[in-house]
Amino acid sequence: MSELAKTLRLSAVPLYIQVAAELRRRIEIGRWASGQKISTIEDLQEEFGVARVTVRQAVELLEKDGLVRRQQGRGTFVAADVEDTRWLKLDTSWSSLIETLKHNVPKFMPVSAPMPAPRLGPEEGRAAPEYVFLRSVQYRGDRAYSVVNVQLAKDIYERDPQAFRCHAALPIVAEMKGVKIATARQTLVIGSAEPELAGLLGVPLNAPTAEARCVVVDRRGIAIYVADITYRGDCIRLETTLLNDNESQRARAPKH
Amino acid sequence: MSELAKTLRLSAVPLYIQVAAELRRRIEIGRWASGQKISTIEDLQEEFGVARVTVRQAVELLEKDGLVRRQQGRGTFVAADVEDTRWLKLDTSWSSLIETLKHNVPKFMPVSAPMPAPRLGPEEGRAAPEYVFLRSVQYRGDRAYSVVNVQLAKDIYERDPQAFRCHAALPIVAEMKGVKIATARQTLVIGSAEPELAGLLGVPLNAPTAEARCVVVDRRGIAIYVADITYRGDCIRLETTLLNDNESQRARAPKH
DNA sequence: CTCAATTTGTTCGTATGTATG
DNA sequence: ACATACATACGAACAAATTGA
Repeated sequence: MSELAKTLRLSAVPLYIQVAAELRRRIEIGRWASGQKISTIEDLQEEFGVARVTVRQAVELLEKDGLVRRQQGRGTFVAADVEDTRWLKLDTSWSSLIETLKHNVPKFMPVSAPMPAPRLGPEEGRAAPEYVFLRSVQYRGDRAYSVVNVQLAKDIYERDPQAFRCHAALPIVAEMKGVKIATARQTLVIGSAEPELAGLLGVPLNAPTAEARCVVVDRRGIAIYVADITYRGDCIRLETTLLNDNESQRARAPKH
Repeated sequence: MSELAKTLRLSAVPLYIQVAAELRRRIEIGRWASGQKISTIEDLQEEFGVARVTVRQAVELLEKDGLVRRQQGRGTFVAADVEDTRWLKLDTSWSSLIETLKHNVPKFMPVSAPMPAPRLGPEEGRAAPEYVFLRSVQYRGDRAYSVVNVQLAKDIYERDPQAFRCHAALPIVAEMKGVKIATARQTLVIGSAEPELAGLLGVPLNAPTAEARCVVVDRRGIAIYVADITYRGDCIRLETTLLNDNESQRARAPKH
């Protein structure tokens, strides 16, 4: 068995589906452009180290999805352009995050069970005496792309319950008079969709997700806003400017 | 068929493996603590809407991995604490990134086929006349966690070929006299492991990955360093400070 | 000590899907 | 298209260990 075939066997996913996913990926990244002929079944059979029929099954899947067109005696051709689905830019700066959220229209969901206070890490401040739990789903068109669970310090919530019930919480907090924000931190890991979220987002159980946690601490050292946001993994893009012109001199040689 | 069972059918992954992954997740996040009894097979069968035997298969998998201990007549118990595998912090600031890379020991790989010049986006600068292609794998212990493909402008490489062949490239570039860096940008998306990378990282084909692209442009507007880095999705954690004390006043009310 | 309830272990049979040659 | 082998998933029945009344 070839080295690649061994790798394929690591996964419980059926071979022909793995092969299909890889072919789809190649089309998506533009390795095979629109209208272009892809490798022959025999070449692919060789490359992946699987049976000819298995490759055929994979290509059949792609044809069903309208990604390729097969023609006996000629070959298989890429049918359509694949749009870039990575349209959601995650913000890494406070001001652009606030701006993005302002234009956001969340669909709030009723929360049945009372939620426990958020668990806070060592550098995430002290817990407020009481929190209000808000849950909402973000849509683009009629497709859900993220689920937001917010724990908001009750005294903050009480200042404008109306607003918090129909808009994103962070911009409201940011512009509140008398609320002094000390730090805001965001953590991101790659996770997998648990049953409830998978249902809400319309993805398979354990599909890859981006799990963001955003904690806002005020001057008293109290975590007034703790959000756990789960994004579909297939729609997000995160951009960071590591360095730009005016600070290059200072930052180019960090001391150790 | 229950709502959840429908979600399970969305995936090509066998049912019992999906269930096992969900149970594993619950143990990892501490919903079932070490030593504690987990739900009975019958409860889980009910919850997931699958057959009893299927749940058993899932639990068997966890037992093989040493995560649980089953006892006839009593129940199934969480055996061990699960360590936090998210140990690799991705840097979002230039100086800390350079620092991290300095202590990095890459294992360089021979590159057989000549690589084409990197494709550059509209804001990623102009291409240099010629590039040198470097490829390396990063390890922690004997486990690979990322694969780095670097395209380095040839004139930069020629200044110190020796160094570039055994150390991470970015710190060398950063400290080079006469190289004036204008901007450095990093983009991150969630992807899936293609065959070759899956082999190098020891993960199944199409396992979730974090794909980072780092582009360094000099004062002439030329992309002197273009890196495509693929991390295992299961070991990274990205932390961003959105806001801290001293800039809070200025940034709290962004204009729109 | 016995009994019933609970919970996991084991084994059928059947149907369908996957992969090969 | 066909024959073969193996994996997946279900439902059902029965066995074995544990617990507490």
